Amino acid sequence: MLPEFRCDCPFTSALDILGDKWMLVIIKQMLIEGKETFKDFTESEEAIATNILSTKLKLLEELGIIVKTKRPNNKKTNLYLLTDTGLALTPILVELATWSDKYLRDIHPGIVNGEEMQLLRNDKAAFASRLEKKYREKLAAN
Amino acid sequence: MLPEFRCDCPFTSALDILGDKWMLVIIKQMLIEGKETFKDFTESEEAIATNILSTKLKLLEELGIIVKTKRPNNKKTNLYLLTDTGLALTPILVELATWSDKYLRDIHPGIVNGEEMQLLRNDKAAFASRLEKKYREKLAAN
DNA sequence: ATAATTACTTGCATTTTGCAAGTTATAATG
DNA sequence: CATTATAACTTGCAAAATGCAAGTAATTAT
Repeated sequence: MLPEFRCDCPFTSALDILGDKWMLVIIKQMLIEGKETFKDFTESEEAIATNILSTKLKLLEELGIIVKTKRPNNKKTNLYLLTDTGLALTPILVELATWSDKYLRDIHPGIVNGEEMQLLRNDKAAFASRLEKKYREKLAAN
Repeated sequence: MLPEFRCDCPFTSALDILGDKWMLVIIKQMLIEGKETFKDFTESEEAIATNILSTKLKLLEELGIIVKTKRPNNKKTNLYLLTDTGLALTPILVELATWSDKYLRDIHPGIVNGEEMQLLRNDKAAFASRLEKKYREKLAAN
């Protein structure tokens, strides 16, 4: 079921949809970690419970952020893929990671700090469009 | 009390802090609506409950996202102000509003659509730096 | 034919959020 | 200067979201 909107503020309205512990994490797993099946998500580092995953995937689909499909030769495995609306969340994720990188290391030193983070620091916009491009190529390959 | 981090992912870590219904709404109210006292927040359109407000303000302070102060001549009224760490959340808010503007109007037609939104569409980066500048000027005026 | 895999659902415990009322300290008012 | 109002909370309890563990149904692999 679609959530209610608290008011007409564009900032708050985005958070009425995305402002919880899981929605953007699921999007991240799809965009960055290439996860696409129910099982993929359950095996993630963040360890989402299956009942919550199920609820959130339904909501994301209802909102048009993802679509649920199957491969023609497999009746068992569902594929969850980002739509344009979902891919348009990339800049939000990039800004979240940028903020983490700059301000969260003090209280959480373990945050990953490899080559990908260098690319992010170096050019946020390029990082975002590279992610989107890669995802679209993957979609085209299906 | 500081929240726990689910893992070392920079995206997920940001959401461990900001991924709820209220944290970024409070930041938005400070940055965009100029709210700075406990009462200001309780009078907001989003109608946050006082117990939750109290909890979140404490957490934001503990995280160094805001500071709590007073004006020299008023012992009663507390002022909550954004730090640099808090101001650095501006790009996230801007991206959230941009996404709302483009993709949420279908299911929530009431989203405000005035002159400010035109400015946002026209130049996101300029919109963000204008917000930050305005806030810093206000801080300097105190 | 049997076992394993995938995608869930269900029941219950815990945590977070929300509402309404109460409390304390300071400030304004007559 | 006594009374009232205001600001900033806290407390108790209800409701909703999240989390855990176990179970189920429909494929697919062996």
